[in-house]
Amino acid sequence: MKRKITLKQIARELEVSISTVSKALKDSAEISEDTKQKIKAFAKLYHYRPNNLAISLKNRRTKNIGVIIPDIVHYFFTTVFRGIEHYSQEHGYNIIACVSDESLEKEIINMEMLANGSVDGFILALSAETQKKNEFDHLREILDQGIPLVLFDRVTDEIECDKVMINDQEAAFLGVKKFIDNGRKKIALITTEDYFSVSRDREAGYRQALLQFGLPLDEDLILKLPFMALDESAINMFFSTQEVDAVLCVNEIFAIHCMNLVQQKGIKVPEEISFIGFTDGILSKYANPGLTSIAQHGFRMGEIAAKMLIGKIEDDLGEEEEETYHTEIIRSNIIERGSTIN
Amino acid sequence: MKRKITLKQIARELEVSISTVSKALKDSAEISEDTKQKIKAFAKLYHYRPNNLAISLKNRRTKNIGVIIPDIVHYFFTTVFRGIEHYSQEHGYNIIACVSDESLEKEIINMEMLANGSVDGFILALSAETQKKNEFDHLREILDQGIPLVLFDRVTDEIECDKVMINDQEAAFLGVKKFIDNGRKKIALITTEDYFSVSRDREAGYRQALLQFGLPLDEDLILKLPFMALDESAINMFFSTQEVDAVLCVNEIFAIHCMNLVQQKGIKVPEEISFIGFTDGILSKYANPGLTSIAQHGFRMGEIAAKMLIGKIEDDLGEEEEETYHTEIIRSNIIERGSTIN
DNA sequence: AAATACTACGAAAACGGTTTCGTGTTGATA
DNA sequence: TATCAACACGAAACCGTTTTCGTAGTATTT
Repeated sequence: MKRKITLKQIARELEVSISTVSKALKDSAEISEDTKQKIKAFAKLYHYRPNNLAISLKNRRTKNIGVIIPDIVHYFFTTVFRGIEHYSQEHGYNIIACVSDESLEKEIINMEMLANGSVDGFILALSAETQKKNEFDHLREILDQGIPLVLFDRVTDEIECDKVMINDQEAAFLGVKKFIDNGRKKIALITTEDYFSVSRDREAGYRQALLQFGLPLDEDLILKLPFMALDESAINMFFSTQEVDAVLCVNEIFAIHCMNLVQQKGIKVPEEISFIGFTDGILSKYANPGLTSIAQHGFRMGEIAAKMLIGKIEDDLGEEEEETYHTEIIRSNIIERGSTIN
Repeated sequence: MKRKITLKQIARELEVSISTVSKALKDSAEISEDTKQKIKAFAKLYHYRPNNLAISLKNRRTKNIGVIIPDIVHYFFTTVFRGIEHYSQEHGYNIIACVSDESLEKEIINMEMLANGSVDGFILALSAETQKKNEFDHLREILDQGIPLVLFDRVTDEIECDKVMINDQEAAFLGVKKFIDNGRKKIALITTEDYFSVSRDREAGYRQALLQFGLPLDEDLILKLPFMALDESAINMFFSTQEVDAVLCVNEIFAIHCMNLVQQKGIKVPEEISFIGFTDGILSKYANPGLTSIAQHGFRMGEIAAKMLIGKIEDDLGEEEEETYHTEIIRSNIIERGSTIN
């Protein structure tokens, strides 16, 4: 078991100084060709690699970025993660991945752990609890320390920083419009409790569409389900008391689950009830019938988030301009499948 | 924008030495109560946190572990990741997550990047290409440097290290047995090309079961699909030329896909053809009918991998015993759903 | 021959901590 | 009163780099 070799050891072995070795390996003009050759050969022979920690300490830059997501067993977040990873990788950054588990406390702990030199910046989607409690001091502190932060998908207006999201309201609007174009009249919305930024926006789009196209707004057609545990009986109750011919769901799981329950009742999809979901994950694709779904382009979202963050990180190295923040909106689009009529 | 405060700054401000500050904050008995109080109060006021990099450099331990998985948009790996993250978090370790994208080269690059001081150990599932090419020098080098490594799921006999996997062969055996118990006679296996360790083991279990229960072994009933891109026409061809009444698939996607295609032909599942898949992911659960599936207990696998790795890491700090390696087998079990007859 | 300019290298500080080993000042002991 | 511990603190080395600056030795210029 051979420990990694260091500059010091090379220096001792070759009877030169550490600085000489360091410079030689960087091909500095200060060092004679002879010496450089000797040192390089020796370094190669012993597989010398500079120690990342030492370099990070010296540069005050880690080339790591912290990604904190609420849940990783979740198609959308995973896809975004993939996009972040892809862009970062190409630009020489590593990802330290943390899962907040929808908990504010874990979100805080994770950020604090990483903020002490472990990462150069954060990419984050707010946990459910964070959004519910409207607690953002931990984010403010990070920003105060000059650590860049990019929020994606689950964002908040209370924090000024870079953000990436989709046009949720418009997307929901277009979903409802599609139902209306297909002649649907009783359009339900199945969503989470109010505290999610995305759910609020999607609900706004739903309402806007009904209003704009002159359909009555029936509050009973809006079902708000608890986010964490799917409540089957609530869903069943909803579908036996309400008469609906189309359902917009704010996420894939809700949609698939409802579609299954409805089909079990013998109701035909899409003939009697149409469904549209958000996320366009793997479930939508393989469902029976396929679920028409609003693609959130997670991969692109991740890439853009990473790009924005790395941009900020590397800008911070240059002149200290006053901060400007951007909000990038990714246009979603509807992927049509069997759960709606073409 | 206030930069993080350091020991040096506290020392200067309070007109004591750096060592005194360091000791005071660790509540060392060497420092008088008075001074300690003063320093602690000051540190608290300014939110002092030690710099992780400096500590890591000093201790030669990062409290980071590198996790390299072939693909993160994949229920099983994600679940394992979750388990790793959970255990690690509780033990004060962070995860640096890399995706090898089924590529040997990316696997190597990732490992080399992280091996230079960024992590204390690795948890890894081999990429497809790595298994195909049987190239493991990068793993040997890691181990040579004394960096602990745990392999999970996609493993190899060529490398001696800790491993975690499920009883793939037995699981496949039991799957086939279930078909046979249900009176099925023409049992197909849909698998990947040979180079995956898990696929080989599962195929072995399939063959063993047929043999043991006296069913003829028909090589034409084994369909090997390319791993990366699902080949629909090959599947269609298979089902129109072969007469089968049960199908064991080595993963969830294959199973769901085949089940859908078969159903499109108007064949009834499970009456005419039964299906069993591996992985028991989200697709199995929401498929129509639900897919009977072999649960791989990814979360537990992740926890165990992390436990083994962290154990090794922290043992290495103690006496240098000769290395012993373990292979942990997690017992899988069948989750029954509508795709098989009860 | 003296002044100057390169060349090729080393010493040392710095990044931000931890830790070992002094050491000056007390107060108690012989 | 000389000796010794205990106390409270600081200096310095160390982790592994990078980088600035200084300086011998040689080569060039005037």
